[in-house]
Amino acid sequence: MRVPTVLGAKQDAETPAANRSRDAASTRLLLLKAARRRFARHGYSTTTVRDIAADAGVNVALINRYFSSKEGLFEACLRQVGEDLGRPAGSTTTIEHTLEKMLTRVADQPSGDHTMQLLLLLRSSGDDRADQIRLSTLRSFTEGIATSAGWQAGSADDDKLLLRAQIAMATALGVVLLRSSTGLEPLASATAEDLRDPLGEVLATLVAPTGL
Amino acid sequence: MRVPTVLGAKQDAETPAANRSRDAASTRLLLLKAARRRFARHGYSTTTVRDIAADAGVNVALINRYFSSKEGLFEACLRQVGEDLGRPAGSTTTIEHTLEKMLTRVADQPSGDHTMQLLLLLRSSGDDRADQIRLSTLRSFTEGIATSAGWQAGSADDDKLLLRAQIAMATALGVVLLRSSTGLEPLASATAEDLRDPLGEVLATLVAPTGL
DNA sequence: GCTCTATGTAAACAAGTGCTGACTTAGGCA
DNA sequence: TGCCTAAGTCAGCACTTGTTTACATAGAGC
Repeated sequence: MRVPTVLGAKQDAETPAANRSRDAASTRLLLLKAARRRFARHGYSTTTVRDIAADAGVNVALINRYFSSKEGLFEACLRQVGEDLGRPAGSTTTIEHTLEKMLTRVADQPSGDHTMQLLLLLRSSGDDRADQIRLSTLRSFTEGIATSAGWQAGSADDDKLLLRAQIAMATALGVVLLRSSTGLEPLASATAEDLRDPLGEVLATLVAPTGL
Repeated sequence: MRVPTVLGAKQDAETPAANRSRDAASTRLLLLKAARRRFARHGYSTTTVRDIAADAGVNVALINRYFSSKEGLFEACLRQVGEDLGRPAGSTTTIEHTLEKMLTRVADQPSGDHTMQLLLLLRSSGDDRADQIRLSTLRSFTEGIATSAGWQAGSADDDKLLLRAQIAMATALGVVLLRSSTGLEPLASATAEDLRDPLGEVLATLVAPTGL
């Protein structure tokens, strides 16, 4: 009674290639998803292409077919994250809205997709091009925060505000990393509610315009 | 005119085994130092034992002789960091003193020893025992922060204070990681002075008793 | 039904990995 | 001086890694 898989259908990582019949786009997505999890959780060099392929329920050689190399797959993951995170920049959003979005992302469950995205920004393959993508993603994201806090690129001493936005980003990333990769309690299993107050205070202290 | 190396003499990592003649303790230290840098900067699986040995100016096989395995060397690094960081716990220190110490550590130059120590706490080899050491180091360190802020283990809802101390730790680690492993400016080349104000505010917001 | 191409499979290769065992050598000591 | 042990060296093994190459096959178009 299995219907043929449609393109882009949700596939649980646990039951990978259950019903999938020679659909290139679909296997590409399976690989991307599995790779993002592995890379985010264990880093680039720790994860093997065989691991990723197994998670995706797909033959190893297809990684090279669809992404040229392990490196290419990593870059693709990074680009995807960049697209997902790059959106909310722009001065039209209020600082409250921006911080709220950061809060929900950080407070996501440690194995959730948002967590994986943020973690990936901390992983490096050593390759220059990948590092470039990561850097520009981080830059545009932190500039988005700063902008919504009143920052204008170029204005000399407002570099301080950009610096503060980057420290806010560092806090977010640090919390996510500590939550997911060490079992440090109570942080590791703190709920979104638990985190809201302290994290909110920190972010407000850093970049809320009244706080300056 | 070279004098024989005394035990524990400082050895620049750039000129490793210049004058050193069959001194086991000294080569052990050379290996530890080189390993800590490599592991902290590039992670466990990225660094090879041959890299470490080369940095230390020492034969590869000596790693296994002195530390049993690559894993053993990693654990030794972790233990060393635990000893160095474990000291300043205790309720005798004031919160100001504790935060001051954190500040100077985080604001250390991105290639400095303090930075390496903190970075190492974010690296994992996947081995359970190593992870245990890392976790207990993080735990004791964050408990030290919380304690100097008035926390008493066990008191029920003061878990909030411990959580705040752990978020403070996350901030510190996040800043260090972002500074050293991405070239994100202006954070990457911010001076200690640049960082003092914003970081100080964040830490105070989190764990300064008056801030509650 | 037949064919032809996109998709997937299987096996193997070259390079690099951690680690080991047999060897050499420096340097203290009788 | 001449051992003798600790310290260091060297070559290679067993294994994993990313990648490639040759092959199998599903499924659309005729």
